[in-house]
Amino acid sequence: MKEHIEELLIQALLHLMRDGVLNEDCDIAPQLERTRTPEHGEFASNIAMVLAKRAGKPPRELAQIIIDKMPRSRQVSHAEIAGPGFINFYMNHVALTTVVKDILYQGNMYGHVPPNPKHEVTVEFVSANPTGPLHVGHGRGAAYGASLASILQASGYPVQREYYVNDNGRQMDILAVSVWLRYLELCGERLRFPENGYRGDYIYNIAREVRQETGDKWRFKGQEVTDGLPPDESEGGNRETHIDAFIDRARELLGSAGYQAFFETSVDSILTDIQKDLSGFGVEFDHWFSEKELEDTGAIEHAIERLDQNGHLYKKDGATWFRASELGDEKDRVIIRENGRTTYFASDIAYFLNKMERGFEKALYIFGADHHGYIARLRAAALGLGEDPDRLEILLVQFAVLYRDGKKISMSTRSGQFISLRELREEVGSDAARFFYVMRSHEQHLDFDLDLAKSRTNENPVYYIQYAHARICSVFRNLEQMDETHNPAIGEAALNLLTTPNETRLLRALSRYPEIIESSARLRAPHQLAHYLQALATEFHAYYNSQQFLVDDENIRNVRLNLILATRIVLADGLDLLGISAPEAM
RNA sequence: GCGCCCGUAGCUCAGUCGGAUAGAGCACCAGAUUCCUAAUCUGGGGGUCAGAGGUUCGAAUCCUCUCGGGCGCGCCA
Repeated sequence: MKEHIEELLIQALLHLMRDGVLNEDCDIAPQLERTRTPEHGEFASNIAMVLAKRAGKPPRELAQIIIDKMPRSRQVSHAEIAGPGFINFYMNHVALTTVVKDILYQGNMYGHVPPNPKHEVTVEFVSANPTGPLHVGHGRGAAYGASLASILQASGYPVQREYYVNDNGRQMDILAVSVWLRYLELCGERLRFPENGYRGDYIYNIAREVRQETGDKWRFKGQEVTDGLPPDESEGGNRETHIDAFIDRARELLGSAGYQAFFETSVDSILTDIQKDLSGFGVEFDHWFSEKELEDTGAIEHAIERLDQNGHLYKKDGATWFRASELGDEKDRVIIRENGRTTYFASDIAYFLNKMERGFEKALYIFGADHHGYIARLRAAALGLGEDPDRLEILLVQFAVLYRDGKKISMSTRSGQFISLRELREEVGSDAARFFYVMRSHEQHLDFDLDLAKSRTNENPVYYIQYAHARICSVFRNLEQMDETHNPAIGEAALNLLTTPNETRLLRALSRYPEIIESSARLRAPHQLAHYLQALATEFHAYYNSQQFLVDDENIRNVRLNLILATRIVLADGLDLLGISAPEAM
């Protein structure tokens, strides 16, 4: 409907250009928006005010000329000039009711745009290090990323959902050693646990797993393990050098086979766990991209070579540096360390290049707000590689803070004292969690009220929306019990009977759905969809209370059923895009 | 110190490309069910859009400064 009016405006503007009222080079796209109040019609355009100066005419006068030159449309009843020069468009009743026909015909494809392979994008999100279970901080990134991916897909952008697995770094070594130490403990050895190691019960679980498979095969005497290690922090040493020495000792004693066993079991176990967690949260990935693989396939070398060829590398203090400061970053970055190992950033660069080489139109990254330093860094990398930096898009998700009984729940990750995503799901349910995570703009800090999310009352917006859906289903169940059936054809023929104010409002809300999907995708803003669904549910509940659907008059009954069925389709589709279920009964 | 983000009703937040009288939920007050689920609906009060200047037909939105809050500035991952 909106597109139709935009087209009318363009036609009028082209006409004015031919007549010489406007310059040929006038490339202004018509600005059309929904009005805030029906008194101003359905849509309003400020085009006359924008172009008034160039046309050398007062806005209102120009507006009149535009209206005169506009092709006639069966959908528009009339256009009016208002205020300083707005053009307000009033729609015909037919145009408004057509939406019901469209929805019933298109089903859950209503408002969607067919996928265009040229616009394929990759969305990378969560990508938490596999060193422990996901916590509630990851939940927001997961919910946001998954919803955004679905919305982009609905908007015509095919999406690859990717999880970047950091399975190659020192943190993974620390994890493996932590498991080994717990394993030794289970074998009966008494050892001091390094301060930098991973605590948390899941480490014991993995250790138990290893022990079940291999028994005491990797047991060593406590003395043998710790003798000669540099002191830990609390013993007057340094926790980093202590844990590094620990890692070396583990490699030495276990040999590559043994070390590998701990390393791989740990990563596999945690990744499986993460995967299960996300799956239970309705979040699925198309691609689990391994950092290790990046190294094994020579992708890192390849990327470094490319930077070198483009003249962005230099050596200093035995390390290889990337001249990022010349490409907009605040400082130069090390790519290859003095010890010959590549940095984490080198992997990032290689991964980005890999995404470009796979032919994605864009690579979207969803990071926590603490990663904002990455924007300049990765952008510099894109430039250095000779890639178009606009194909790189980083979206920052602000932190979520949990509240219970009106009090903030503090968290600290290292100590193992955090609320896991699983606990959250068990406490409030997947649906409520998904909705609460995306109901606010991603660039806004989020206060997550656990009590509200749990409440099964009118305070909880999730149930409000789901209830609207369930109510519609219930109406159709009642229809069956009355031994009646819904005849959509009769309803379609009677669309002119949808005339009450509540019906008009509901129709209007339904007709906005395609615009909402488009705008949520373009602005990377799933929260707009969440708000829309609340508004749609509001219109439905108001309608429900104002009119009886199951009436004797066959025409009225069927047309109303058409309308609420259309509402049901949109509610279900919108909830689906947000990863929330649409229950048939509550 | 430098950089990024944020500040809108009592609370939590929307507000799209700068548009018309700044909106919603919760909370508060007053009402609605012989009928499709009351997890619902109807009505009401509540604002110096942090503050000050600027840009213009027009600013919550753009620019500058001040104040307040969050985060980041490793040869860590």
